[in-house]
Amino acid sequence: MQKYEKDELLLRVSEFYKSLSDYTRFKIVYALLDGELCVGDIEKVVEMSQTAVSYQLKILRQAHLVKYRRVGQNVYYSIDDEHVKDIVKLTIEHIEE
Amino acid sequence: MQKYEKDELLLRVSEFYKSLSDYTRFKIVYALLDGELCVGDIEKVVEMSQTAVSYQLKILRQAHLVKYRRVGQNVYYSIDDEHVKDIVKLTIEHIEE
DNA sequence: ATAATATATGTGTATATACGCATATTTAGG
DNA sequence: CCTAAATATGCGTATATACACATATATTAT
Repeated sequence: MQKYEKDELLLRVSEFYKSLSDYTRFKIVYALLDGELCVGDIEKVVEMSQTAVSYQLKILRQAHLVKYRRVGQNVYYSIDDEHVKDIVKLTIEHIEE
Repeated sequence: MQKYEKDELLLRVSEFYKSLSDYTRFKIVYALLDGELCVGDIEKVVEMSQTAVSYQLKILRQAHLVKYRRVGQNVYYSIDDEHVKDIVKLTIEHIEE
C-alpha cells in the first residue's frame, strides 16, 4: 500500500533536506524560485566559481530538485517540482517571522 | 523592516535544513511529532547509543528545533515550534507521493 | 553521605563533503 | 575542420561531522 517502508521514507526525507542544507546549493534553489536560469547566470547570482556551481547543480540534479534543458551552448536549470517550491517558501516564512 | 538581510536569511534557511539533514536527527524529530519523549525513549525509538542521541539532541537544541524540560532524572524533549511540524509533514507528503 | 540512574560533554577518529585546478565535452560560428 | 564559449568531470585536499569511549554532572533513593 505504502510506497516506502518507514525507515526508507525517513531516510529519503533526511536526504531531501541534505540537498537543501548547503548554503551555495540553497542560494541556487532560491534563485531558481523565480524561474529558470542558465549556469552562467547562476554563477553571477550566487557569486561562486563555475566549478563550484556545476558541482552543486549535479547534486541538485541527482536529488531531483532541479531539471534542465540545453539551449545551444547554454543549459537552463529550473526547480523540478512545485512541491519543492511550496516547502521552501514555507520554510522561509518560518525563518522570517 | 525585514528581520534579516537576504544573505543571512538564506544562510539561516540552509542551516535549518542542515539540522534536519542527518538520518538520526530526522528520526528523532519524526518520533517527536507525536509528542514529547525522554532521552531513554528516544534511544529505543531510533536505536542509537545514548551518546549519539545526546549529541544529536544538542544540535537540535542549538537549532531551536526542540525544547526540553527536566522531570526528576529524566529530560523530556519535544518539537519547539508548530511551524516545524508543518514543514516536516509537508515534506513527508512530498516524498511519499 | 553513598550508590544508582539518567543525561551531558570532552577527546579522538573515520568518513563525508565542498571546492580549486586542470581537463574533457558539447555546441556554435567561421 | 578549427576555434571559442559554455558546461561538466576527475583528482587532490582542507574542513566538517557523526560517533565511540571515557568521564562528568544532576537527581533520586537508601
